[in-house]
Amino acid sequence: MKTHSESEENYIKALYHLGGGDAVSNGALAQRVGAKGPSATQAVKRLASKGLAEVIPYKGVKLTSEGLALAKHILRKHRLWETFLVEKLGFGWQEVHPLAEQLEHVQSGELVEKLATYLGSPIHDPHGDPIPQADGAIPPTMGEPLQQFSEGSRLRVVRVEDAGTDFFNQLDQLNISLGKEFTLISISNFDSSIQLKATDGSLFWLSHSMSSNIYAIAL
Amino acid sequence: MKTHSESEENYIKALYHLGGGDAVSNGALAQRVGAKGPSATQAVKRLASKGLAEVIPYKGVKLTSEGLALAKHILRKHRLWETFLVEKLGFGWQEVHPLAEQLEHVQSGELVEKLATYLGSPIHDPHGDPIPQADGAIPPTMGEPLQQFSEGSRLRVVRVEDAGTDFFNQLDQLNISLGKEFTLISISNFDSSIQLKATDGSLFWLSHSMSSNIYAIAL
DNA sequence: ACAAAGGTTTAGCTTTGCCTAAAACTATTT
DNA sequence: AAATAGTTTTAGGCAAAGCTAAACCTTTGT
Repeated sequence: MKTHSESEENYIKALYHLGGGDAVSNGALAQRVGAKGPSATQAVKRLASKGLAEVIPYKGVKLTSEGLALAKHILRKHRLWETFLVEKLGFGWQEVHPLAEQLEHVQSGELVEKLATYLGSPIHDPHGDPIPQADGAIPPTMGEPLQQFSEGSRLRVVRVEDAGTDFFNQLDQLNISLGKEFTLISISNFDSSIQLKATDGSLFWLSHSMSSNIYAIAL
Repeated sequence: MKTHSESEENYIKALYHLGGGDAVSNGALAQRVGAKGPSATQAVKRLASKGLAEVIPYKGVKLTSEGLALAKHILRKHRLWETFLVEKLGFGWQEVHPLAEQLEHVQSGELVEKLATYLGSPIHDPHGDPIPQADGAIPPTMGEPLQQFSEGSRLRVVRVEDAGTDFFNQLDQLNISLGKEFTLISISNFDSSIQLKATDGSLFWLSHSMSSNIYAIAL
């Protein structure tokens, strides 16, 4: 198995995140990896020369099928490590992303699969995101944003977007976690904020920016 | 906590392995990290400029107390990860070294300590080597090479040197592992090879090169 | 004591990967 | 259709970390 630098892997991840298999603009890519435009231009050239991406100058970049497979494999590692950190080591879900970013670069197919087995071959990570499987299959993405539900719905939180530490801290303060159930009381016509009722009867409001990152299923 | 490149960490590890707190020659260092002389010269300058090592040109390099603390911390991570890989994921003891070399570079004090706790705060790794503790203390190194025992001794294998894959494979073939007990039957005057008897009564010979990498305690 | 041998350092080159500034292209607006 | 605004690429630097070749110490042998 060819080996790739961490930088390359980060660009691959970003490309996958932004476009899946579709084309991505240079600017968006640069922003996502936290670099400037020219660095991204250079990086995608390196990827293209390794057959991982296709570039059309001034138009955009997209992953090749090989690049796509690599992206999924990295994402698999990332989410398995996050699962390990939360389930086995007792980390909070807001803390694990930066650690998984380091762990995902460890190269060893055997390690990934042994880790998966050890964790019970999970298909969703601690944020509810699907974990790509060894064969590249991606389990279904669960839930709909809270906005999609009608007033009075009973629902269960099944997934949250990884929207940064502050977002997670706020979730924790509100005592919202995966599996929790709520009743959607109302949705404001003015600012789209949402009022929920917890099973203990407590009522609270979520801003649109909060609720749009929280996904649930109807009960 | 300051952060260090992987290359720097590798030089720190090598310095610790070769000299502990004492001076090491440039050549030995270069060989240990798998680089050429000039690369090592350059590297130790970088370390010196960060206060991790002291260099006396043409004489040698040694770790500062700060460098020594870092070395122990890296070794702690390395041996904890090895323990995890063997105890939890079911890897064989011959496979874990290269994986731990990657994992040991993950930066997170919290991760190390949570991992240690998860593993039951072990003080020896799967090869029987002492795991430096969080405060820098190093548990005692166990055992004596088999040669040190007299004929007829009952003994228990407590540590093996990390002498490469072939060595470990041979150990596995002979069914020798940590904790196993044997009786030392005889030591050849000719080539120092050693005859052991296992608890199942089977008898076998170990070459000097094998037995000098195997450490035991008397029962 | 001096010269050869051996190990160490300097000098200068390569690659990766990031940067800023300038040039080039695309797209939009009048 | 042309000018302008915005994005992307090229050009040229910089730092880390490796290399080879050449210069420089140290040590050792006669």
